[in-house]
Amino acid sequence: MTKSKFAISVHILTLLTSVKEEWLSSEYIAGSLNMNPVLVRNELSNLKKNQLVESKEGKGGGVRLAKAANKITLGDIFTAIKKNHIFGLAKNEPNPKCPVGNQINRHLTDLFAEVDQVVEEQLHAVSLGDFQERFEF
Amino acid sequence: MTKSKFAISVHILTLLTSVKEEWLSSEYIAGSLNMNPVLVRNELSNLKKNQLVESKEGKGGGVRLAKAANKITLGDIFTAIKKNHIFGLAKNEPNPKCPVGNQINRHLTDLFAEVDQVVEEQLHAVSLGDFQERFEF
DNA sequence: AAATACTGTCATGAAAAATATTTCAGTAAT
DNA sequence: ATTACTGAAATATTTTTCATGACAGTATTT
Repeated sequence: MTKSKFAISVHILTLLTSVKEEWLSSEYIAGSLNMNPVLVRNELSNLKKNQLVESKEGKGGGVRLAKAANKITLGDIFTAIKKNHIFGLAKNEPNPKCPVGNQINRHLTDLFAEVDQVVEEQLHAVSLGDFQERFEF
Repeated sequence: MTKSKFAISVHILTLLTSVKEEWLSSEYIAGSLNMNPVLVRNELSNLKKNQLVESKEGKGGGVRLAKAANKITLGDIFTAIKKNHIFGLAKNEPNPKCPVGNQINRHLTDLFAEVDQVVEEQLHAVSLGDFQERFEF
C-alpha cells in the first residue's frame, strides 16, 4: 500500500460523488488531482475491481460511482486500496537465533492486523456521502 | 514516518525489556534485528529523545529502558516514531480551481488526524510488558 | 466509413525515499 | 594505553514511488 493511495482514491470518489451520475474521464479527474492520467486510470482500475466505480469505454465514456454515495464507506475504500498492513515489518528477517527476533514478526503481524481492523471499523462509520457533506460548494 | 520504524522500535524495546536492567550495545541489538548498527543507533537516538531509553557511553555502555516496561505503552512508541499521519496526502497540490481539489486536503487531514488518534488510543492499551508476555521464552 | 474521444495496459524513465556503509571524534572502563 | 562503546556526519546503494509515452481496443458522432 502506498501511503497516499487512500487520499487519491477518496479524492476520485468524492469528485464522482459531486457530479452524481455523470461520466468523468481520467483526464478530467487527473486535472483535479493534478497528476498523471495514467496513475488515475490505475487507481480507477483498482476501484473498479472492487466494484466502487463502473466505467464506459469509447467516446463520451468515463467512470462513475457503481452505487449510491451513501452505500460506499471510507472503510470500503480503505479495504480496496489496502495491500499490506498499515504498519510494516522491518526489511530484513530478524535473527532466528535470538528469542525475540525469533517471534517478533509473528507478534507484530498479529498486532498490525488488530490495528488495521480498528481503522477499518472507524472508516466504515463514514460514508462517501457523509464525507462529501463536509465540503462547502 | 517510515512504515517500519514502529516495528524496529518495538523490536528494540522488547529486546531491552527481555534483559531487564542490562545495557545492550547497538551492535548487539543490530544482530537481533539483522540490520546495520548505525540505523539502530538512529532509532535509539529518537527513543532516547522521547525518554523511552537511556544510554551510557564508553566501554561497557549501551542502552536500557528508561522506565519500567509496564510504564511504557505501544502508544508511547507510536507517538515517538510518528512524524506524519499514518495516511498521506497525494504528492501534488490538487487543482485549486476545482471545488473538490480546493478543499480535499483539508478534509483529508482532519480525517487522518482522527485515525491517528484512534490508533494511538488502541496502542496505549498495550504496555511493553503486556506485549512481551505474548512471547514464549 | 472515417474521425474523435475515451478506457485499459504495458514499458520505460526519473525522482524521491529508505536503507546500508564508512569513518571518526568523544567517553568511560580496564 | 587499550578496548569497547555512543553519537553523528557524509556518502553510497537499493528500493519504491511517481511520471511519461505509446498504443491496441471500443463506442459515439459526423
